[in-house]
Amino acid sequence: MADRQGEDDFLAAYDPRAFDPIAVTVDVVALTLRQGVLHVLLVRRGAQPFEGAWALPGGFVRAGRESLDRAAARELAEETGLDEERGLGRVHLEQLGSYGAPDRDPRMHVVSVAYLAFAPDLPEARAGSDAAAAEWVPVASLAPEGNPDPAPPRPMEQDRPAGIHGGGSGRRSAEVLPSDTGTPLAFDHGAILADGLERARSKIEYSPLATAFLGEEFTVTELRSVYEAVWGRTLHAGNFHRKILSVPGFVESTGATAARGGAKGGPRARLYRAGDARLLHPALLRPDREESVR
Amino acid sequence: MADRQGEDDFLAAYDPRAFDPIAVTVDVVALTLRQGVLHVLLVRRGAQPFEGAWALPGGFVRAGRESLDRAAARELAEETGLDEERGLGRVHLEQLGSYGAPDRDPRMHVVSVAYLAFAPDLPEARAGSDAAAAEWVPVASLAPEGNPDPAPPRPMEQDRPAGIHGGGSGRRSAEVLPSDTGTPLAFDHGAILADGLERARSKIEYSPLATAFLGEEFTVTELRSVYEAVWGRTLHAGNFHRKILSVPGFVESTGATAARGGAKGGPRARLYRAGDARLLHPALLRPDREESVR
DNA sequence: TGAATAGTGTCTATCAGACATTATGTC
DNA sequence: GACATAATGTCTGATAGACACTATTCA
Repeated sequence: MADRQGEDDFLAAYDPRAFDPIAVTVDVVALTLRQGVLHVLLVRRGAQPFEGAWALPGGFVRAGRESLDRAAARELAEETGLDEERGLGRVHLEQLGSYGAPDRDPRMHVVSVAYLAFAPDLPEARAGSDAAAAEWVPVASLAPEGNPDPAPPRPMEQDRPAGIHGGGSGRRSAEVLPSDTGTPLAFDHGAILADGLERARSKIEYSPLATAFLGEEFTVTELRSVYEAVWGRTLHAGNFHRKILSVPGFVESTGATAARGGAKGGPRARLYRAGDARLLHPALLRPDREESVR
Repeated sequence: MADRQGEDDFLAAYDPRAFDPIAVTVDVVALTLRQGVLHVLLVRRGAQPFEGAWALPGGFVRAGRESLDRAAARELAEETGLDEERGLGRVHLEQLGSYGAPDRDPRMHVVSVAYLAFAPDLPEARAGSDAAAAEWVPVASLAPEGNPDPAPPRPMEQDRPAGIHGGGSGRRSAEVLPSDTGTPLAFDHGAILADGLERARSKIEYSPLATAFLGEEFTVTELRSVYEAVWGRTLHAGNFHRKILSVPGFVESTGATAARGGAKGGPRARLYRAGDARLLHPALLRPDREESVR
């Protein structure tokens, strides 16, 4: 910031319109679980360029008026229908990284600060002011990554009576998924999404943020389904159970049990809430990381 | 990026000077080891604001002409005296995060994309075009963090004949350290530095990048001194030795041994170079992480 | 010769993963 | 009653940390 710039830049700093501008936007990779399947929030662009293409929700940072974090929260709120006080408070939002190739936007040099959000199952998205549509899209329909052992979709809170979980309408995302066409995302949003997914996979290893995908109270099986959906791997139920309960501060028991057992029988699971740990120690490492080491 | 913005913003995108601008800069947290002590590259500001204060090296991104990564490499090269081809090639440079509070620069809204660099011992810094000075400063003189078990400075390559290591003049950083005054850094650079240090401490747990602080060939003891300097902890020499050699792809033997033993005796250490691993598995976790978990 | 250092060996507690088992529900 | 599920127990191999020990080199 203006330390070390040449004389021209120095003057420019006091006459901000005198130099070629760079626009600053925020884009949000918002992830959630719906019926045990990882979804990402996308909007359909209503204007050129990339009109009609799917893109990450985002927009310009309001110069001089908001921080990057607040801009990201604002953009996310506009597409999810949550106000920034209620509802959005339970969404985890963290900075992912910045993307600033000069030609990433055909109009001008745009630096985008990308954010990553973990959300519990939210009501259906609604398009913001000028987007043609907003939709939660299954990540698997977009990212053709080789998931070695894709976890089958798991039933989630529909196994439990309504009311234990937070919000979450039962409405499914569009029957015909918007991106089954395989259309790539606008701009470099495909790369941003890929980075966000990798960050998410890594983040839940070392932090308790997998609970951010769930309601206030959840069962161990529901927590496991988060890991399975994000990692795309099935996990051993028994070992997972023992392991997460042994991590100090990850989850704490509420003392209550689910109102009923599984859909096809079984005992009623105990309910937990997120603990006070900010880091998991020991961590829950993804199985078979050796493959991606080199 | 321009998906979802209102009509005003949309038009503004085609007339870039029509809206309040946000300047984009890059700032670099460049770390190196000198005589076994972690140093950060700082410049003394030659102009207002914060004239005379120490700051991270950085400057404006050239709109439409360079990516963020290239801007960071350029700024780093200007202060280190390395050209971007030779020398800088052995420096690890990664994005750290972006800082965009509206009031972080008193002149205007400036979004800074911070980078983190790991460098082998480099020649003395030289001030760039308009900075009053550039200096490698011991991190400990700036960051009053409670290091529970500060590792004593270790002799490094001066124990070995010149020529085995890469560059690195023997000149010491200023006898009177520039920031012994305890002056805080300009802007929010103190916070950026703190984030960079934490990233560095975490990074060497899971990646082999500790080797980026060393020359092409190094001994296990030198590698250990990197961990001790970055973590601020002494490590058990024997366990460290066995552990890093057991991590596949971390280091590979050159077959050679150091020309002479330690300064005060001892056998000649075997020499290693960086291996082909991109991730350490298993990781080298910092001891006693439990304290910082909550 | 003394001391410091490189490198290896040993022991123990802990942990991950595979698998088994019991209890408890639903259909 | 059949079956699925929650939760716990058992076993084994791998690993981290503490510590001991030997060999090698310099002052």
